[in-house]
Order: sequence, then C-alpha cells, then structure tokens
Amino acid sequence: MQRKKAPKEALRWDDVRLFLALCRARTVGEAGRTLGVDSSTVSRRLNALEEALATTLFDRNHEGLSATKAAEDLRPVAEETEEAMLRFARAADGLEREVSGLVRIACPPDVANVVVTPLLRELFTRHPALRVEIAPGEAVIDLTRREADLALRTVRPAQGDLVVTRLTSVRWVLVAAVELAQGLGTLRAWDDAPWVSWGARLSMVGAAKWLEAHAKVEPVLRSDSLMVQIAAASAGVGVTLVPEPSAAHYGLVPVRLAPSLRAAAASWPTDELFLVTQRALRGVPRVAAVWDLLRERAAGRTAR
Amino acid sequence: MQRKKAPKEALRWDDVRLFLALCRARTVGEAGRTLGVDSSTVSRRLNALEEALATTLFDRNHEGLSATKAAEDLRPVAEETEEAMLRFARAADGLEREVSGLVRIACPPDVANVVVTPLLRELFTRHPALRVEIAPGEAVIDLTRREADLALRTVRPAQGDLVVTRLTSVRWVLVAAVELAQGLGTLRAWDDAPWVSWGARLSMVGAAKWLEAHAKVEPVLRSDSLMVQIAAASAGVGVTLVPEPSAAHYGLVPVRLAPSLRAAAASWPTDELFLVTQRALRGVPRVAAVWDLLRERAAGRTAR
DNA sequence: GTGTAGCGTTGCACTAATGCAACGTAAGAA
DNA sequence: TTCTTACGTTGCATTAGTGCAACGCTACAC
Repeated sequence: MQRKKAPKEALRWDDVRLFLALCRARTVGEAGRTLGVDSSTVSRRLNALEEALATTLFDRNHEGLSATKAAEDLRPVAEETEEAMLRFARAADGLEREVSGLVRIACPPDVANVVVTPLLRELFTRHPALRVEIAPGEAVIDLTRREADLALRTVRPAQGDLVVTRLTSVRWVLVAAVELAQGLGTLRAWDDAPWVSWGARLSMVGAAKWLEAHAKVEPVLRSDSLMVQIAAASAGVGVTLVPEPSAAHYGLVPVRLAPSLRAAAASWPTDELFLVTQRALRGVPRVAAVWDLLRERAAGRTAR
Repeated sequence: MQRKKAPKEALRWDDVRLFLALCRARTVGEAGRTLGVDSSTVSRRLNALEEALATTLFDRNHEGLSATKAAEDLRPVAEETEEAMLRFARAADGLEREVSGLVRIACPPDVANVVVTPLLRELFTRHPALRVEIAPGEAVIDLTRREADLALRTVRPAQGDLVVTRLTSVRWVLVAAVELAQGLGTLRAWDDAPWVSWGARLSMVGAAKWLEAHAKVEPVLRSDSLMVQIAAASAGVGVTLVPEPSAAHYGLVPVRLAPSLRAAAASWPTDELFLVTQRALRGVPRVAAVWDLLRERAAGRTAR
C-alpha cells in the first residue's frame, strides 16, 4: 500500500491552464501542442493534478481522452479563470507598448553633456517614439511641480513621495588644459596656479567649500556655472576642480601635485549622483524606459 | 549590448499569483513566505516577469518594495483572476469530498465472490462512508436504465455512452474436486469423466460452445448458474470448465489431460473482464473510488 | 565615526520538471 | 491472422527551478 501521505500540495495556477487545454483537446498530444510542451509532460502533470484533487478528470484509452463528470463540472469555472487571465495579459500588454511621448529630464549641465547625451542614441534606438527634453541648470528643479519627469541630482532628496536610486559616485579632480598643466609641472603650493572657481551664489558647493577650507587662494575667475569653469579651464585660464568624468570628457588633464599637497587633496569632494522621480511616474513606460537605461548604463560601483 | 532576443516567453499563470503576493507584501521575503518559497526565488521570478512584460512592476530598495503605477494598474485585474482561481479550487474541493453513498455493482456471481468481495475491506478502509450493493447475475444488466452504477462484464459493450476499461483476461480450466481429480488420474478421453456444464438458456457461453464443438459429451448436470456448477464440482459431481481464479478460490484442482486431448484443450475459452459505467457516472467520486480500486488491484497483464 | 539589523540579490549545490525515445496497448487495414 | 497506426505511459539524460548561505547596500542606534 504505497498511498500518498501528503495531499497538502497547493494547487498550481498553471494546472488550470493544463486542465483547460485537456478539456479542449481530444488527445494528450494535442493538448501538449497547444501548451508548447511534450505529451509526456502533459500526461505526468495530469496524473499529478488528479492526485492533488483526489479526482479522476479524464479517462484515457487508445482513442484519446474523455472527460469525466468532474471535469465537465469544473470546466466552466476554469474558463472564467482563463478569461480573467486573458484580461490580465491584455492589460499587461497595453502597458507595455506605451513607450512614447516626451520625457523631461532635469540635471546639472555637465551631467547632461557627459552622462545623458551619450546615451540618447541608444535610447532612441530602443524606443523610436520617445522624445526627450533636457532642462539643465544648477538650481534644484521641483519635481513635485511637474517641471520635469526625471531628475539627476547630486544630493539625495528627502521630502515628497519620490523614488530615488543612486546611480554612481564620482570623485572631483584638479585639472587644467593640457598646455597649462605641462607649464605648471608639479604644483608645490595651491597659489602657484591661477584658479577658476565658484561664485558667491553657489559657495556651498563641495568644491567651493574645499577651496575655502584648504587652499585659501583668490580665483582669477569665478562663475556659478560649471560649464563656464570648464570652458575657461579648456581655454587655459586656470586650474579648477571638476568631476572626473567631465574632465575626461572635455580633454582636461589632472594637475600633478607635490606630496605636501596630497593630504589636502584627499578631501576633495565626492559627488553622488541620484536618479529621482515621483512615485506615480516611476511605472509610466516612457519614464521607466529612461530610468532603466540610466541605471543600466550609468550605474557604477562606489568609488572608494 | 546583451539584450534579450526572445521576449516570446509565454506568461505563466503562476506569475500572476506571485504578482499578487508581491502587491500585498511589503517585502520580498514576506511575499515568499505567503507563497511558501524562498525570497531569492521571488526575487528571480519577479525579475523574469518584469522582463517578460517589459515593464518595471516594483522598485526595490533597502526598505522593501514599492509598487509602480504599472503594478497598481494591473492589480485589480489580477485580483479578479485570483477570485476565479479560488472559485475553481472551491469547486474542485467540493467534488473531492463526496466519496460516500451507495455504489451498485452488477457482475457475474463468481466475479463477485472472487474479485469484488476480497477488495471490499480495503475499499471501506479508504472510504468509510461508502456503501456497496452487489447485484450478481448471469444476465446482462442494462446500465443505461440505472439499475447499477458499475458493471463487470466478460463482453465489451458496444452501444450507449459508456466508459469501458479492460481489467484482465482469465483462462478457463478444466477442474474437479480434489478426490475426483485423484480418482480420474490422467484423462484419456473426454467422456471418461462426468461433466457439469451449462443449460440450454446460456448455451452461447464460451465453455458451452467449446464443449459442443470439441467434446461431445452428455453432462450429468446442466445449470445456467456457474455457481451451481462450482458447487456441484466441489461436491465431486463431475468435472467442469471454470475461470482459473474461481477454481483456485473454491479449491478445485485441474484435471490432468493425456497428450491427445491437449490440442483441443488449447482452445478453451479466454474471458476478458471489462469494467463499465456510464460516462456521466465515471467522474462521480463514489463511483470513481470503486473504479480506481478495481483498476489498481484487479488489473493484470494479459495472459497469453 | 562603528556596529547592527533588515532589505534584495547572487553563487552554488541540489531537486524537480522536462524532452526524447522506446514501450505497451488497442483498433483497424491488408 | 499480421501489420500498421495512433494513443498514453515510462526510463533516462538534460535542463530549469529552487533553497541555503554569503554578500552588498542602506538606515539607524550607539
């Protein structure tokens, strides 16, 4: 007597699909074909289902299948289930294809140029109906006012019903145009070089604070725009602190430092780059498409 | 660029169950607990589902899950699906527990005694609420008139909306009571022994036809009841042809035959035993219980 | 700071599910 | 009869799915 001890097996939802296919097919093989599996699999799963329900659903003989009364009683309920399942699939498909329309991205200008712009080609290849608007600016755009769908920020936002993910962290480096860096050689004192730095309005920026704290130099140029600083540095106006990826992107090279300066350089700021959107927008396909691509392509391990 | 080539993956119905559990849980682990699987499994299957739907359903961070707009749109449809699935499970459960009531079995008397009766103890152990009525008789009971739920027959019924399965095949053997068999020794001619055989009414029975064709003997006793024949043989009245299992059951032993008789003996009839019921009754649990036990216990390989 | 706890994810060994091919049975054709 | 065909089932090698344990990340307590 080798009876089963555990009829505790939960009903697997896929078994209802199997059951329906069997109701509609005249043979096990035919049911398997509609399900895309082998007839042996159908046979075994039917046996398991019957054991789980402690009922015989179909009689099998050399002519194929014949439904028992139990199966015929169950069939209408199973078909309701299938209709609901089809509605679900249709709803899911409906969501899926809406990757079109305009996505507005707010981000710092350098991030726009260095991070976002290089990804646009791939984004449009993936989703031809997608359109993008980049709103660059140092100021913090208020997402809750719907000025943008997506924001890239260097500070983690706290308030609001927002979804936040950290993309990467970037170190800042002291760079200059190639000729100036060569002309300077190894920097022995901070004021041995002309500096380009931040204006009064954004003096709370990490780089500005570092300059204030560690290298009390008087910049030859101040600007609240990082892009202006980069342009000035590129023109050989002076040295400046910029995020490493931006330096590489614009052909600025690191300035060599004498050992005496390296301790202070160790506390150069580190930016973290956060991707932010409103919770309600997170699942909207056109937004999700950009979100996912940024996570996939722009995310990096923490630089320690 | 290792993108997926095949988003052709069909939606598995169980994934909707997973999706619902995730909607209701605040964490992956909680969803896994309600589903009875590990959190790692939930994590992987969610990733697969999102890839299949090409949609992000949940954002995951250190606090757990948060549903995206897509997930919230899908949730009501998924819950309808679940309700239908629960109705199915309830219907299946309802069927399952009805193994009780009376099952009427029509069969030849020897089959009743030899095959059915020995199984009753196990049947009642399995299904204590079950009751059985055995209607023994040589005549063919008409199942379509609902005189019986189940029939055991030696001829395959052709007409009607019946379900038929062959249980086993049995050879007939020439037997006698122990003392008579010893007294006879090896039989050299058919009429060296007194015969017990069928009456006129059932002369079409295989054994009667054989006797007519091969051994033109005049029986000392005729009866249309196999049970009477067996009783007579047991009392030492004569030799008779009976199905092999019945002979063993009633302590009758084979009569030894001289080589000259063996050729004719080779064409002793072979009965097949068929289990029959109406299609509509096949799935009724109390009937299915008996059907299944008979198939399981009484079915044998073909005796060739 | 530094540790701790909770979350989702990943590596790996293992189990269950699957496909393929061979089998046993039954009905009809030659 | 024998052969053929179609059916469901079973054995076995392979694959996909799973659980456990370790990991990385984040927040919070200290």
